[in-house]
Amino acid sequence: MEKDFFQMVFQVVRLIPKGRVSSYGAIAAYLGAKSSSRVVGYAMNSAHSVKPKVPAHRVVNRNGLLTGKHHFETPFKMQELLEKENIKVKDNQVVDFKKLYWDPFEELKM
DNA sequence: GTAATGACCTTGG
DNA sequence: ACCAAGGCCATTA
Repeated sequence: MEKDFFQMVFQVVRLIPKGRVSSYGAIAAYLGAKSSSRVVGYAMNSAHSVKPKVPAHRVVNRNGLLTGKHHFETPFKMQELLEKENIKVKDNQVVDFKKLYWDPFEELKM
């Protein structure tokens, strides 16, 4: 049961460049449902069920904290993946998050 | 169909 | 500045 909302979220997340991270609120806001930030995270929950693996590890919360690492196959996988992307992770937190922050409005604009 | 939960964010005290 | 509670939207039970 694929929902357009999910697909849209996956689309945006897949558009995230390598070595960059984004936040749920940003994606939700880009989709026009800033209040549905929770639904965005929910979509990530189904991300592992999607055909193209969605880089959910590039999606973190507003604080740059890897809140959803627990939902990964392995909590360390997410951190490892982030480090693989040249992203420094410190204590489940993205270093220079604001610098690595990828804003859909900036890149995707409208 | 109703109730409860959730990888969050915003606002109030 | 810090701590606490509410709200929103969709999914699942």
